[in-house]
Amino acid sequence: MTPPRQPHRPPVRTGGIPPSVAFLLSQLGFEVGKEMGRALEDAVGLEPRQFGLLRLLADAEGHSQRALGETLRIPPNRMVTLVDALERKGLIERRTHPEDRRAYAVSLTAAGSAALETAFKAAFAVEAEICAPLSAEERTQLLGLLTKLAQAQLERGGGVPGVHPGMSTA
Amino acid sequence: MTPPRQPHRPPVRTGGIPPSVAFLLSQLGFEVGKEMGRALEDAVGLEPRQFGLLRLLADAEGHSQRALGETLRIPPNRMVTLVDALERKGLIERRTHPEDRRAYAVSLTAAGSAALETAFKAAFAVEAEICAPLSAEERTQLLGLLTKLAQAQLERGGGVPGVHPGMSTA
DNA sequence: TATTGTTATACTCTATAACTATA
DNA sequence: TATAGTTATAGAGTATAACAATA
Repeated sequence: MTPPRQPHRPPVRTGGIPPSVAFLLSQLGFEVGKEMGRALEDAVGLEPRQFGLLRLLADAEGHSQRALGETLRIPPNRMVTLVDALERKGLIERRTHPEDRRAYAVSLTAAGSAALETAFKAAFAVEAEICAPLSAEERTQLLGLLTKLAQAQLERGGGVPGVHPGMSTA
Repeated sequence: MTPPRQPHRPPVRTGGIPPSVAFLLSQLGFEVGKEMGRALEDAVGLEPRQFGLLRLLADAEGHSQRALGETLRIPPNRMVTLVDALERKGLIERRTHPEDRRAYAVSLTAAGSAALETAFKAAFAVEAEICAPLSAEERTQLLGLLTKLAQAQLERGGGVPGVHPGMSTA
């Protein structure tokens, strides 16, 4: 008889891929994004998109849902549930729009500003953890190189400055 | 009467975010991943995950679906539809497993190898486009820094070498 | 009894298209 | 007639649990 069977072992990647900036960027970006999402969830119970809207509101108060959604590349129907959730948490509020009674003027509450501050701290902690393997010089170098790539991406018409592309469909 | 109304204008991001490696990585990684996906789709009609499985098969032939899925972090039920799709395209085949009649030995076909080669060319083209804004030295620098971060990520137990984390849930 | 592949089901997320009230 | 917000419906993608064949 044959000896007791063990489950099929997974094949080991020999790693026969030539070093690629594109692959590493995509791979690392995905991991970092997940880690950031976990940190925000743990620290303030915010989803990445909720964090994104709060960040935008800190810069631009009193705009309509449509205007906000246009910047974030989020369609109107999804803006409803997004604003609903944050309003239910008491972090933002729908006030009457001064010039248009169809629209809401969306703005941060005091609790929302506080939550945003806490969220930023959590984000900085992730930033520090991510960059831990790098020296200060290396981090500055990397920051410069990534900024250059992001700049080129923008000039090709890819995305909105400071807005994560995953806001639109993630 | 009031003058004709124009739609609410979207707020402009002032960009008040401190420069962050984590944010830039996540943002750029997302964009690059999308671009890579489009390129593969256009060149060979492959989804990113299909490309990932073909790449793995090029390194490790004749393994069971479960073993492959374990490496790629793809659960068995999704492996079925993934293998189905590629088999329907004629790029891989399910052969009888030499030691286990429950399992299939999954392997590349000649057409699969050809498709993989074409896909790699498309990927290299994206790599070149992404890195266009950088000098040769800068690209080497960036490659080194990203590799360092990826290495640290691996040592923290995050992921499988050479396997994109988006394979598991994307 | 455990494992390979498969299928069925429910659940989440998203996109499309309507609908209301205002302009 | 067009816009802001909302709702309803259907579709894609995923996870969970069961299933038949084989070990």
